[in-house]
Amino acid sequence: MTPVTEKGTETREAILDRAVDLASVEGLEGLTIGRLAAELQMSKSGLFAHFGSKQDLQLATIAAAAARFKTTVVDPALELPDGAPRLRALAERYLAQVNTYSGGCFWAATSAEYDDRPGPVRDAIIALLEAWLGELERQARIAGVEHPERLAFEIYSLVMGANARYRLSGEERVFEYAREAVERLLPS
Amino acid sequence: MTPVTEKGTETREAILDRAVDLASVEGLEGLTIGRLAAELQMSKSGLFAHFGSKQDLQLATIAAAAARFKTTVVDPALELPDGAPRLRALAERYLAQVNTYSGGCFWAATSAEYDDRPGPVRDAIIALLEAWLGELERQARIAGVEHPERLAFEIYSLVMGANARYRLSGEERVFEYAREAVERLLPS
DNA sequence: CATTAGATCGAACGTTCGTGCTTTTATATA
DNA sequence: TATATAAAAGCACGAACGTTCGATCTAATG
Repeated sequence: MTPVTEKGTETREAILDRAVDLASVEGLEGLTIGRLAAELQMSKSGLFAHFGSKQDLQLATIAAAAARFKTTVVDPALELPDGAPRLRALAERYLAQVNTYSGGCFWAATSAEYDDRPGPVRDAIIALLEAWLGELERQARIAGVEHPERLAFEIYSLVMGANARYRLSGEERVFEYAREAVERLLPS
Repeated sequence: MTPVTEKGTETREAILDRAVDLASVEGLEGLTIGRLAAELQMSKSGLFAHFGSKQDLQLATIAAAAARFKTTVVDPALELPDGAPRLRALAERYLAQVNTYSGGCFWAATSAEYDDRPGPVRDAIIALLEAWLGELERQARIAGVEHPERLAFEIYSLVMGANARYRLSGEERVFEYAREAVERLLPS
């Protein structure tokens, strides 16, 4: 009888789930194979065998984070109609997702880390970010917003700002500030 | 004849000037003593002797970046009267300073890097950030802004957002977006 | 039961890092 | 110019990193 999920992929998924959280704290470079293996109580080499290189592990971690983002932010908003309603849902969930990683927003941490390191890792982060901002912009346009690209930028800034301020000061108020500011920007 | 500046402090300042730029690219952890020494064409041990430890080098680098910030952002704005005029000048220069480091805003890079690493380095970054936001807030209050703390947060977010987006996409437009958004928030 | 492929492990490698110790060089003063 | 002091260099270390490799374990197949 063939098992539904093979042992290998199961382990791989467990590794990546932990890797996303660890990278949100330590960054994708600080995400060391030894530490990751220790936390999962397996050997460095056993873990390493699932990925050909550290860079492959980093790319797989980014893909896993993107999947998590899709599940928690994008998919639920697809229930709502295009335009203003979906845009509002996307923005709200976007702000909320920064607290679904143990070290604050995965994307804030990794994009700051790789904004000056050319290579496949940076390319992957950029591609996902552009796709996300493109979706925000598209919904804004459908909603009849005057400057959709600028609105997408402002939402992005407020979410990143709230994440950064909260991480540094612990003040939960900043999420309220960000929420209010976004609300002011959205079409009624 | 006593020289105006001793050789030692002169070298130290040259090191720190380069360290600020390097840290804006590689982060304060990626700022390695070997690389810094190589760029300045001196030996690791010779450079190291100026600081007792890597952490001391990091703290000195932060202090040097703070001095640069004061010179380029704060000091010029002190020419203007308290309140709205000075607030506007501070905001404009705050946005502009992100391009005075070779790797984008030093503070964006380092605060993202240390937001989850307790210790003196993180403490120093936080203290300087709080002082800066406090100054923005104070000027906003004098200018009669209704929610000074929220305004300071929004300016901070827009500047950090523009820095991040520009670093990742190369689109200079984002600075225009940020400038417009800030302008909308300031008292006329 | 014997075979085999995939998953995991333990040990070791070459490299890079921060750091300490000793020596040499440069600089300022008498 | 000679001397004392500060600055820089040379060299080596221990630790941690990514990576490799051969061995061991597990589980399904004939």
